[in-house]
Order: sequence, then structure tokens, then C-alpha cells
Amino acid sequence: MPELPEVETVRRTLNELVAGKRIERVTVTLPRIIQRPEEPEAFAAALAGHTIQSVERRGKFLRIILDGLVLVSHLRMEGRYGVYKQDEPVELHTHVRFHFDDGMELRYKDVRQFGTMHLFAPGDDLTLPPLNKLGIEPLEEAFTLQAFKKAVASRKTKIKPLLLNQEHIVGLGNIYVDEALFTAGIHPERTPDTLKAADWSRLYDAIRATLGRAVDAGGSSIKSYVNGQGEMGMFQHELLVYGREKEACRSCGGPISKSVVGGRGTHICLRCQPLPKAGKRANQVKQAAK
DNA sequence: AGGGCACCTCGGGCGC
DNA sequence: TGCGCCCGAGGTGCCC
Repeated sequence: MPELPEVETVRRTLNELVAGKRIERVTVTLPRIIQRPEEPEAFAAALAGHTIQSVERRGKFLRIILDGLVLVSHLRMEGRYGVYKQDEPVELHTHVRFHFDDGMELRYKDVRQFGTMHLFAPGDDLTLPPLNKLGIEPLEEAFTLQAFKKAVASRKTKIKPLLLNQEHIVGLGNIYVDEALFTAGIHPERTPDTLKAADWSRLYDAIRATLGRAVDAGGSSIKSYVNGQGEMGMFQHELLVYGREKEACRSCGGPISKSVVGGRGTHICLRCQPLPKAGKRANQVKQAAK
């Protein structure tokens, strides 16, 4: 599921629902979710008695700020949070429960069991894994065109895997990277050295616009994603290429095709996102030499 | 550095 | 038409 817009939507909702609540105790029923400290019992014991102050976000990670602790949570593919009354039936795939002292509880559900939680002392969370190597936030002021190019332009990888790598820019996942590349008219297999100034500018604008609009829409609900209040995001209705294989391109009417790039399902309009002929430049050099 | 696979469960699609 | 199997799914991390 969740890329930056979905995590940001969860963050906002969760912040409304749990800020100010005091944790009485924590129940962990799937130990592998808890990565730090190693023992789930130690994780639960450390959180007891602490009050949630706010919910922040770094890339696709949630940072739950407590008095004297920071809980870093990644939803991976299908992790979900919800706030329930303690007497409500516990749904299948609920793995962690934060029992508050007011009769409510925060529950973490995760069908695929891929999600992670790390607990840190304040300040440590940003300097230790998994947050320490994260790249620039694409919706913050520091993300300028210059900063964007500086982060990725010298790399030799195809542009799609490059944009998915959270060490350079955070927040893009498989949906929004396809959307941004389409909007910019750039084929996902192009490498940075083939991009001209106008390409960089369009790609930069497309990343900001795509993520910004998706945040405004409350994210995309592709399969199971719902925010902390169980509401669906609406951006899936605005998707231009993702999930639209064989449908008509909204720009040129041509077919959207699906292939695999960097091991990920990839949606493109070949007419709008042409792949420059390999070796064209080399051929031009040969021609000039004759 | 880049590609491939593993982590897990579920559901959709395809084939019989 | 119905059932069962296989593959793929929005993300990362570790292997080579």
C-alpha cells in the first residue's frame, strides 16, 4: 500500500485520534513486527505509562512521539492502524494493541506481516536505522530542482528504480513513480545521463504535483488501504497509468502497457513516454567523424 | 552497483 | 459453471 500520500493521511488521522492518550499496556501477538528492542516484552514494558504527544512522518515511516520515547512504524505493504473501544472484537491479523487508560486502544493490523516497529530514545531515531539513511522529503522546501538533480543526476541506474530508492528521495512507491514519470513524459528505463534540462524540470514538477495532489485527495485506496478512521482515499480515481493496463491513455488515447522494470510492475504510455533509441548519440558521433 | 529473491497471506484469474 | 492452483500485490533488505 502506502506511499507518502497514504502515510501522510494516516499520520494526520492518527494524530487527531491518539495525541494526548496515555498507554497503559501493550500487547504483541506477532513478535516479528517488533524490531527494536529485540524482545517484544521489553518493547511493551518500555511503552507502558507513556503518553503520545504527536504523530510525525519521515518518508514512508510514521514517528509516534511520546514523552521520552519515539516509536517508528513502517506499514510496508498492508499495515493499518485503527482506534477501537477495548471491548470491540479483535479483527483477524491484529498483531499489536496499545491499550489506553481511557477505554480505547490503538490496533495495528497487517495481513502480510511485513510491517515493522522500532522504539528509540528521542533523537536516536533519526540517527540510527531504519531512518538514518533516508533521502530528501519531496514536499518540503529543501526539495528544490537543484537538490533533486544533486540527489540523483550522477547515478547510473534507470530512473524508475532510482526514484524508488529511499536513500535519495523518500516517499515515492510503485504507484506514484509510474504516475510522475508519465506526467513528465519520461520512460522509466531512461538513465539520468539521457535527461535534458527540460526533462529534469518536468520530472521535478511531476513528482511534487503528483504527491501533493494525492495528499490532498487523502491518498489512493488500491486494495486494502484505509486511513486510521477507516475512510478510503480518493486519488485512485485520478490515476493516469497505474492499474490501467490496456486502457486508453488519458492524454493521447494510445494503449497503456504493463512491463517489468527493476523487478516492479510498470505502467507506461509508450507514445507519451518514448524510449530514445539506444546508441543514437553514439551514431551521431560516428556520423560526425566521417 | 544492480538484479534477484525472500519475507507472508490473500484474492483474482486462468485452466481444466 | 465450478473448483483449485498459481501468480502477483502498493516495500524493503539482504544475497551475490
